[in-house]
Amino acid sequence: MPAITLPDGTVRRFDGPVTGTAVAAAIGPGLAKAALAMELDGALVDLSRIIDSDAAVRFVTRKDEAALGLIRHDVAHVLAEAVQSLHPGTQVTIGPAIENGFYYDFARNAPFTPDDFAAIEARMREIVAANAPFEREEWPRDQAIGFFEARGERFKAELIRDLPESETISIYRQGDWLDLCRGPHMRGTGDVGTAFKLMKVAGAYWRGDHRNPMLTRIYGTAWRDQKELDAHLLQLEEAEKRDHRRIGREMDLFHIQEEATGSIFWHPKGWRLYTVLQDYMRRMQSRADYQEVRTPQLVDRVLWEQSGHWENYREHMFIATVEDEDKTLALKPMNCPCHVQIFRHGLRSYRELPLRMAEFGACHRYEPSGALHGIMRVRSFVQDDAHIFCTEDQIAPETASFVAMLAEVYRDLGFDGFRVKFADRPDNRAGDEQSWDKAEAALIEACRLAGVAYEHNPGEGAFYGPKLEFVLRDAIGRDWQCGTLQVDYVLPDRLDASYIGEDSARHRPVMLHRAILGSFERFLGILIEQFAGRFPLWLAPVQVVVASIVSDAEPYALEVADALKRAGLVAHADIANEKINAKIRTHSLARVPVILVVGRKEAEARTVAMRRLGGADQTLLGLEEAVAALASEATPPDLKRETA
RNA sequence: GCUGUUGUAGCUCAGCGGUAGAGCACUCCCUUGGUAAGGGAGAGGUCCAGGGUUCGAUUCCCUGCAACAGCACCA
Repeated sequence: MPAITLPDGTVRRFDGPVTGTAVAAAIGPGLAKAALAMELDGALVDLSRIIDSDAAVRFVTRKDEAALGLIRHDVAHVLAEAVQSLHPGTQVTIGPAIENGFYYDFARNAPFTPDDFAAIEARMREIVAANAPFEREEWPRDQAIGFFEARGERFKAELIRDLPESETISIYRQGDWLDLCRGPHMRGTGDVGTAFKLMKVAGAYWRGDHRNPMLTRIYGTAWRDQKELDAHLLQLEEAEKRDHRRIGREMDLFHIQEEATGSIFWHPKGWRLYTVLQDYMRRMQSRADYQEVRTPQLVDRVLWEQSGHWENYREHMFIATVEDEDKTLALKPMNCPCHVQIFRHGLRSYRELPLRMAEFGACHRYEPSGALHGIMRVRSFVQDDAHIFCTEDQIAPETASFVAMLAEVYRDLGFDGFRVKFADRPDNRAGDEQSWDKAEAALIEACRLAGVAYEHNPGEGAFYGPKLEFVLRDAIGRDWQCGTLQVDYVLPDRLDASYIGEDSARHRPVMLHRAILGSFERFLGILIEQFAGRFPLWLAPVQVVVASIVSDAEPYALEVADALKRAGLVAHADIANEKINAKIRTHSLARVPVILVVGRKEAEARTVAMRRLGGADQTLLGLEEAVAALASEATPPDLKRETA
């Protein structure tokens, strides 16, 4: 006599075991028609599932967010059937729902190309139109393995073989086609609807392991209705418009060329952006009592052997030799070993701790060619890197003040908030359990002190210590891990760093590795995409253009630009032989935040007509007034705070 | 690094087995025009590199390099 509790609290009793379908029908014909699946005591299951004891049930309809996952999973099955019917001999593997869509990995001699999409999609639509019911069956393990092996589906067979003994082997049929699947599924292929689209093909390793064979993966996107699909496609276009590589070209910020792959040629405008950001970070760090240093680019392998890099990270390092000397040098991939050299130069006292050492030093890492991506993933970069040498007791307060600075920086740079992940001891680690206990406890305590809520990221710490990861969300909802703080007991030991304590004995300092932006290159890429190139005035590579309307106003335009430059702004006059319409268009497309238009009237009255990027209206201001207002607006946020 | 796709003017892209085209940008001329393209003329290319097939290759084939997408990687 199952009693079924619905979300609104009502309870319905049934005489015997019932299916979800029957329950929905009992509630009403509308629901019976709309229900796609149900949540049975919180777990998403098929409507055909039999309920034989008291339970809480919630029906999932198309309006429900949960329907997205079901649709995407079902459409993956439809894709697999379509592919196998069009391309016999193709083996199926796995096909999950993912963010925004789904994919299916196939094993096949020749990979698919986008040219195959039209035919596959057409077949998929036929399968959806046929609306074959999804039927769940449970098979004995051996039967399932035998069945798939007999069909030449060796990947599926392997999958089943590796399922734990306790797992029920379930098979879902849709018409003549079937697949191993955990479920749940909707009622039939028709529930998929028509709002799906195949997007791209790619290679993907079997089970995500690069030692395994490469499969051919088809990605698709799927939504509840056409409107959602269209919105998603539009969103993709938006993201493409924000692509920092495209904006970098359009705004003439930087370029990359074949002779220096993975390194950036920064053009004047891009470099101005870079230095403004770096100067800002330098001031922030200086206020927080960091000391800036500079250490060598090329360092003998001996030091890398001591630090452990030679052993662990050699394949990522650029090695340099010279003909006349029998030495092997390496371009530094990180600053930390060099910072320890400065720390250990002379005797250190506990009175000097915490000692905060910062460096904007270029690091080089040999990244795999396939990983390179614009200025976001490069082989030569500069971090806002610093190492804090401190005692164990100082870990918590140092962390707290670091998080406070980080929050301020992110806010200044236009990000609303960030998330923190706490990555604790990995399986493969150095140091004893006691140190780990202490380090993790200190970090947790630090988060408490700073009032920072964190998510747990188990086993993802660095091999030498736990770390906090700081994740930004950008204007179009993408997450970027930028900041990091790592507690390190290993490097001070390997490189023999010590200080004299109050007890006049030698002690090992703890080292905190920390960065807020990560690398300037990557962060600038993020900033470009965050603002879509429309930077706030203080960051804009060109802040003001003075556009003249007639040649009579040219001297005045030059004068205005000059006044702006004297006030510290990046400004220039556009006195080209063009109509004002063309000038407005040119500089708007170049994303110049402010255009000052000057014609005869302005020259006579010594005023300017100020036009903001994206706005259609203008404000008439006196010259002095405009210069003062713009100079004030262009002041970096940290300096504004100082004068406020 | 792996799989696939791509590589033609500064940019975006057409094109083709018979030694190359457009739009924008650029230069010059006309025009002095009031808030997102005024008009005209001109200049500009080792068609990624190297090999092969061919009477002839930018075009077809192979190799390399690079970019792009995804996977793997991101200490």
